[in-house]
Amino acid sequence: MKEKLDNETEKAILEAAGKVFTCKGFAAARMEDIAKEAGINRALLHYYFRSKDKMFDLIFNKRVHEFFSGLGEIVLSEGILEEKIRAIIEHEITILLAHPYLPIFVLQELNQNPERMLDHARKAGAHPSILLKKFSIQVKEEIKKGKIRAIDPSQLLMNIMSMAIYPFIAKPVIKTILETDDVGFEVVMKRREKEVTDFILQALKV
Amino acid sequence: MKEKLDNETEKAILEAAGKVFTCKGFAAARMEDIAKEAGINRALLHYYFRSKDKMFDLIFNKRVHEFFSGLGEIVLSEGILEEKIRAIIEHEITILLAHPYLPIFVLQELNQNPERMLDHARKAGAHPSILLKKFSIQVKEEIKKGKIRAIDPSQLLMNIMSMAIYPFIAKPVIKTILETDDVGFEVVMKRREKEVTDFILQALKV
DNA sequence: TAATAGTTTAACTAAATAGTTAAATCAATT
DNA sequence: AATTGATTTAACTATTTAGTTAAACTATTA
Repeated sequence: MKEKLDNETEKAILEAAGKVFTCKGFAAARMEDIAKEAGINRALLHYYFRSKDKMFDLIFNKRVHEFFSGLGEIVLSEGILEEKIRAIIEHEITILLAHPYLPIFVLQELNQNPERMLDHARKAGAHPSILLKKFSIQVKEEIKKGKIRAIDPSQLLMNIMSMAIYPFIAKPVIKTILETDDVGFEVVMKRREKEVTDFILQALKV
Repeated sequence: MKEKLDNETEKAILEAAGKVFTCKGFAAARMEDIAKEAGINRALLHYYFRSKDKMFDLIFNKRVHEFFSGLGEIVLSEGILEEKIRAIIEHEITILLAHPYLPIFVLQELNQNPERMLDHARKAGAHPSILLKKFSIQVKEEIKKGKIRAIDPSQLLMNIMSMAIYPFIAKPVIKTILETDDVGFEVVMKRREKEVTDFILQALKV
């Protein structure tokens, strides 16, 4: 046998599939595209992974995990709200600078097939609503203590996630409006980390 | 001739095409789906509109227009910044409550085919960057006058648009986290109009 | 050297899909 | 009643695509 352990082909295929599915979405992705991207042929694709659906499931689940990962840990960790907000923004923007197609891919496929969301919620140990509850408790505490102004925690969480994630979804629009290229976009997004954090903390002042 | 003027069939087709393309995207949309949705057959579809691509172009351009419409008028209008921010949020949330699939459809297709953005920018009378410039001038004026704190106008505009639009893209996620249904989602979004406006104005205080 | 697993090639099947066409049908108009 | 345009039916074509298969080839390893 050639390489039983370091089967680099499987890795190459998965990476290629990740790229193609994530950029094009399930319907527009072609097995031929994936094969070419992996530097192999279609036959070998099916030799490793039986079908397009099976491959897509692997990739999609991985992407969902990447997209939602980290957020839970941050929310459930010890620490004051301000630090958590900083951490969420930093975490999201860092992930999305490395994987700009992540949100549009995951959210597009979730919109096509919302049951998947519930599937994923069931599979995940903690139900997503647990996170909101934990977050809400902390927000309400800080409101009661007079540390921040009164605000609906759900709306605050939506604000945080929106400002971190949306610009990556609207990237072509933003590039056009700012008259810049991919590099310029990245620069703006890096600066954005601090800008958004400041914006939120300012909005929470009593 | 049966109905030369009130050709309701053409309308039905366009409406059906709008629905199917907007919900599924170009690649996943089937001509058969559109025909069924319009209550006719595939042959008649091609009798009215030659090809899938031609139909898609019609729908896509209409959707892009709907998605971006209004924003320009608001930004270019007379009036103080605060009122414009209120107007933008109200306008976006109102449009998206009526057309929840608008942003994910337009942005997904623009990400697939970013040149379209430039095409559209060229076709539109005012280049989108004009809007940002006008907006920037007004923001800088209000900063100088001490009405709002110092902030990068691009980042502020991104914040406004993000908070208004993103929740509609992340609808399945939000429904799961909030443990609610479509009706509950709409209620939250209606409340959101005021919440987001307050949030932004608070964040802009000196 | 022989066996073996990975890989390619190339031809294939089966299904889905866009698009076309001709004939028939239907409903209103003249 | 004859005409006309809208619509359906149903059979097509051509293309794309997922998936299969058998045979040949390759490099490793036992």
